[in-house]
Amino acid sequence: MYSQAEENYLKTIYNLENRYGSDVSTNLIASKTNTKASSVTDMLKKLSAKNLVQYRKYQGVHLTELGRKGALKVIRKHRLWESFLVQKLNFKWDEVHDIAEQLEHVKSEVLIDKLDAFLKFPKLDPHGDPIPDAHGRTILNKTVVISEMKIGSAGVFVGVRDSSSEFLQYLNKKNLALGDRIKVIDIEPFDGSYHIETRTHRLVITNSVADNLCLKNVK
Amino acid sequence: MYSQAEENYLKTIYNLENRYGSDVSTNLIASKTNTKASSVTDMLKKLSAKNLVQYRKYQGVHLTELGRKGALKVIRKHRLWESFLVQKLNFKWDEVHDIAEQLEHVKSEVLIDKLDAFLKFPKLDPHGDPIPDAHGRTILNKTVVISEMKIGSAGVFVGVRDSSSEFLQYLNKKNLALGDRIKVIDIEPFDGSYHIETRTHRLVITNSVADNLCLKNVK
DNA sequence: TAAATAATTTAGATATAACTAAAAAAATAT
DNA sequence: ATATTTTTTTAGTTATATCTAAATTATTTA
Repeated sequence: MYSQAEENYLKTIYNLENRYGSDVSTNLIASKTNTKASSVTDMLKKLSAKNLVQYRKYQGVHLTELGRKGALKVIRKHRLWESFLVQKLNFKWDEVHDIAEQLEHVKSEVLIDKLDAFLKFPKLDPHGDPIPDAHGRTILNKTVVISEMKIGSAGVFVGVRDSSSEFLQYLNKKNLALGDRIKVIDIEPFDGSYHIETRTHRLVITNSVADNLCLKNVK
Repeated sequence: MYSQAEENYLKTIYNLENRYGSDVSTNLIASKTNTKASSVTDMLKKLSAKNLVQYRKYQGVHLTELGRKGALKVIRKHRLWESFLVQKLNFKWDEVHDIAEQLEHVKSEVLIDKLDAFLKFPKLDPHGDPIPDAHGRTILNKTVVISEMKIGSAGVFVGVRDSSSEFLQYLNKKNLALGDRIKVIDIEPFDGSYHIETRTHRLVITNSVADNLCLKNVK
């Protein structure tokens, strides 16, 4: 089995590969994990020795098949625990991330499969992210982030890229919730901010917020 | 907050104080935690510096009020998670100990209080141990272990002192379950073994087994 | 293309929580 | 009361995962 630190790196590298393409840089990992680049280098060597990543000095890393499987197991656990916390314990979607970060490291295959069954095999977590099944498979969940949309296009808000409580509380404050229909009204060329509209209100969001809102059925 | 290692020591010292009286010895802690006496000494110094235990060289330790509170929190978490695993996820009573040992270290007061509510504030865990409430209070649970009973006396089997899967699987094999009425038929003076009887069968148990079965309403 | 800048790695240090082996203190036996 | 045994502590070591500072490699700019 892998240590907590190793599991966290696997998960982080998996997510960064998906977002920025493979061959993830040392600095990118360091910034996402709030550590220093030198610490990341140390860990990459260790993961490489265990055949979890392909690592070449100064060239970044990507997960091996073994590493991908390990990452998917951690992500499965994280998302199932988040689902449990919201569905069964009545937590809000902005309260579960940090607790799930701890629960995801509990070691027991049976536990997570029983939890999955208890929750009736959910396909998506409270933030709209697909939950890998026991074989690591997820449903297709093709979404477009607002920052990739054109003026006049619209879609249904179905997921976030950042599920930190800070970001989710910002969305709560702005009255944006999963399921809302969102339309791009205008894009400000000067600062890249987006004017968007829901059924109930209009607002302006920065590019970095637009980067983190995932929409479905965009037309 | 306390580290996992610190929490484990608090829990162990609490349990040993209850079983063998206060001022727990270094060696006793070492044997219960599968560590070496020298490691225990190191940790006792650390706990002492944090005011969690009263420690005098060569004289053993006991918990301070702060330490007792910490221990009760860990025990509360352990027992609530065990209850969750059995009641909600359909684990058997002999399968939950090791998983709960991990879950008990998840840090979140809200989580454990919500879990408590979800389980409808259980008073006893699957092994018959009382669950401390949010204030550290437990119900009175006066029991007698078989090794303290006289020939001819009987009672209801309501708890175990050892909740390791090994011991519980032994009980399963011998068809002994919580709720059974058990009567002491004879005590063998030679080896201290007990001849006991339930409604359905008779059997012989060693003194060390008799030491771990807790009975209620013993007459 | 050489210089400047940025990214990455190496070297050496720190904290935690374990360990072994040896020394010291306490308990037991003669 | 002294010797022996047992228990406990000290001293020094190890592994994990982090850090800072310095060195090295890669990238960008002039």
